[in-house]
Amino acid sequence: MSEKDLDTAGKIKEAASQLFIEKGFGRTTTRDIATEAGVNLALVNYYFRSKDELFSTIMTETVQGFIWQLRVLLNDDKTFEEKVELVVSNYIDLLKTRPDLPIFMLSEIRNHPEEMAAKLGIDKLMHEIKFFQELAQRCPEGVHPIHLFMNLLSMTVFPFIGKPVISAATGMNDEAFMMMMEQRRTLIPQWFMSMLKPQE
Amino acid sequence: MSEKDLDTAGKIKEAASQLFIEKGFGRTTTRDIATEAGVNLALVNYYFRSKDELFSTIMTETVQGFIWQLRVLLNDDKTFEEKVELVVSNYIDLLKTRPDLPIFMLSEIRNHPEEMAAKLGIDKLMHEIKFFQELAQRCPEGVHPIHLFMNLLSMTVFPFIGKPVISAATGMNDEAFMMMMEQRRTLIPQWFMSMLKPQE
DNA sequence: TATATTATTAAACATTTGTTTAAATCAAAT
DNA sequence: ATTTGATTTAAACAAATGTTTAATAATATA
Repeated sequence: MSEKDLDTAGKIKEAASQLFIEKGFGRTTTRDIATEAGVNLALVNYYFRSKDELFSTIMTETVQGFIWQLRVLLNDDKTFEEKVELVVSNYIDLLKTRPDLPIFMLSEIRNHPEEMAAKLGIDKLMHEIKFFQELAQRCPEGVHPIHLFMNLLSMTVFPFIGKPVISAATGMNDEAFMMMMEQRRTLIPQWFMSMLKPQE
Repeated sequence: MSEKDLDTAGKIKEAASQLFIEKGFGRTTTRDIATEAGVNLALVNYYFRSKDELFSTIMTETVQGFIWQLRVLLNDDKTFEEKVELVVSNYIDLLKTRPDLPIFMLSEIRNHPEEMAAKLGIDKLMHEIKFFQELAQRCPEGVHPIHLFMNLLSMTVFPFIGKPVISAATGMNDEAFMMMMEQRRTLIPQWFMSMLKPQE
């Protein structure tokens, strides 16, 4: 597919990324990776010192990609409401194509806590981005803006995480699930904006 | 601790459950389990045929416990609003003591899809429980009740799942996070009820 | 008590898996 | 063309891990 124009290290990274996301770190073997990349086994350790370091590299790049994307998304010249819609729509688009991403990231962050946090530089994210300041101003009295941002992410991301359970509990098939997520594309921003209005 | 009054199979199950939840299936070894249970290695395979079967047993019991709990919680003689508060409060209590539970369940459900769904009997859950019927009646026109139930679960469970990221992004410590979740105990029901009012 | 069943143990087995080694191949520079 | 260095390969190593075995101890049964 898109393997052709990548060098060996790139092939390995792409194959490893796909496998890590699909099966998790523990269930992905170096031989899987080499085979999927169409490359000799020893090259995995030749280009990346170890399986752990390969994982760390991929994880860092993935998360940094996320943050970078969020940064540009929230700092352009749209209105507040448009930014809300953008965040929701953007993550729904992403997760429709890569539904395993959140579980992978969250569970592997738990398994490799040392790799994260510090290396990410997300600790200052809240302060740099204008969106959060706008959000803080619009928050009802006594409600910390982080609550609202949590809600926005929750309502968007969680359905993808819980999809297996939700599908089983409701009898939805994949198509029905996707239609539901399309509805949420407009519903979530409405719910979110209504949370900003003072509770009566 | 509570090991004393358990038979060997019980010790193994308790140790395995703790380790599976804490480290996931892949990173938990049968030797870990035997050691933690204070029991000979071979007994793991003696009482449960294999590591997979041990996992399957624990997983099934855990999920069935969840469903059973949800069932009794939602079918008593409380008002609708009280039930909403009960669900939120109940899961917050649970997740405060076992924050790894959702990631474990959701990621392992993904890794052992065959074990789940059919065995769980959650497919009929939506239809049996009165709460969902009440919810359906209160839903605004054109909004499927599953959306609202998703939101309720999302806003309650997701913060625990995303805690590492959220903490890193905001600089919260554990205490601050717990205080935030205490606030959500009352906030989430308010947000939820406001979603049921027709959008203007 | 004698016997049969169950439970436990130490040891070994077989496979998997991350990693390394040493030789072979290729590419570029002198 | 030769040399130098990077890249690739097949093979092997060493450790970890799920599982089994065969012997021993404990418990119930007759």
